[in-house]
Amino acid sequence: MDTTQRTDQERSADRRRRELLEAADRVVLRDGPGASMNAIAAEAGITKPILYRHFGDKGGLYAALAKRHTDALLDSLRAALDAPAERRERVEATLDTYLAAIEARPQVYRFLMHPAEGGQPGVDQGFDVGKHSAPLLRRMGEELGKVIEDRLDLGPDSHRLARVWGHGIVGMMFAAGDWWLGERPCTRAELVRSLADLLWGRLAAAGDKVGGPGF
Amino acid sequence: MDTTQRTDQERSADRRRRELLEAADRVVLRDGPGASMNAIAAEAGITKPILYRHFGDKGGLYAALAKRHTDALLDSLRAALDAPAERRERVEATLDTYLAAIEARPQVYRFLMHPAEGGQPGVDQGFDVGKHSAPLLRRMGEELGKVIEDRLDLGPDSHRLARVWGHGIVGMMFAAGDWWLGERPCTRAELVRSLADLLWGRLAAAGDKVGGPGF
DNA sequence: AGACTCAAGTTACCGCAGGTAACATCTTAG
DNA sequence: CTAAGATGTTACCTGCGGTAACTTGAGTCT
Repeated sequence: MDTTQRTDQERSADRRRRELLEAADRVVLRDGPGASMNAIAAEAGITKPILYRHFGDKGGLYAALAKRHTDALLDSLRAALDAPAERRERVEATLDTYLAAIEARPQVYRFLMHPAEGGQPGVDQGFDVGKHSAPLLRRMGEELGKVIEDRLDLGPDSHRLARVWGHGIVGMMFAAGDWWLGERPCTRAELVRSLADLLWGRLAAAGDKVGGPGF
Repeated sequence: MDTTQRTDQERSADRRRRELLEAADRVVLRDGPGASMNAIAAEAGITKPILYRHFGDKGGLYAALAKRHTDALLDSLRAALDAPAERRERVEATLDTYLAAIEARPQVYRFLMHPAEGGQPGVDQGFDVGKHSAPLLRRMGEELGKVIEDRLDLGPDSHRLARVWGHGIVGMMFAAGDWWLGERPCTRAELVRSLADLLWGRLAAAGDKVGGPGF
């Protein structure tokens, strides 16, 4: 039948696509995000035009690659967010999950968030970057905002508050995590605790230092 | 004398450098961060090699350009942070200063934070990105961390706490600002208030919504 | 069987970017 | 007057993303 035939072709194409993505993944993780289309094609054992037939352009390949990792990370975060526990525990679990993920696979993290760092000197970095590094942050922010709005009673402005907080908290997690990953100034648990303390209002509650007007 | 001669030459070189930077600024603000070295050279009325003699490579030009804007923004923020007022007022003033800055000059903002978005389709984006978008965030985080440590009494772990909070708060401001700038879901004042509320512990204080276990 | 279709795959090329070498020119010191 | 050294130029290299045009090979119709 026509349908079975088409299905066969589609399956074959899908498998191929997955193989290509895995090859691309290997190259990107090895060479950094500046990996060239030629390098990826070579790793996959084929040549450039095929990549272009499958993914359109470099951005398409990047997007497909990023989507896989982003989805995986979001799944982990959702799990932590949905665990049955007290609010503070959940927040800490979510923070820890995120930090554990970026700690475990910094190459993937750098690819998603800082897509133009690796690569040889003198060679133009590539990958259309930026346009795709935001999406992960945005998606995380949106997800968290929804969860907050669903579960918390925030009064009349709850919609706005929840969304702002979602993006804000995600940004906090991101920037602190990025800094921590680079400098490793403390343990993961300490970082989690410090951030949760911040969210729990310790900034407002802290006393002024003697002699100054206080922050 | 040798010294006066050198000084004269150095002054001339510095002036030239400033002129080139201003030309580069114009181009980047007009064409987006994908501006090519050729375009910048043309705008400055000269040719490429001169740019390379002055800035080494594209990254050098980018860095010089970014430093100017970054320093300017940091000065504004320091002013808001140092104003004589209560803590909450200062926090709100700082948030508002940042948001006002990115609102007033989104082109500059996008150049600093998402340096590879503009540019024609089909053309490889440029500017070595990423490596330089972090610095602004990092610098802001460090500055804020110092201020917090200087002024707040945070007990034994004050050093770590202050630094974590510095980076975390900056990240919150950044992500929320980025999202807000893109979607404009509310007024600036509302955003400032919502973020300050978050920092003031309203997340911990909020009640659970009826029917659920609460975030 | 033999012509037909359609996807996978190739080579060879284009345009354009970043970056450099080699040559010209003008100013200034000795 | 000459030598140095910065300023500027043209012309070129490399490597990238992306595409056109051709070849191959598996399966389909008659």
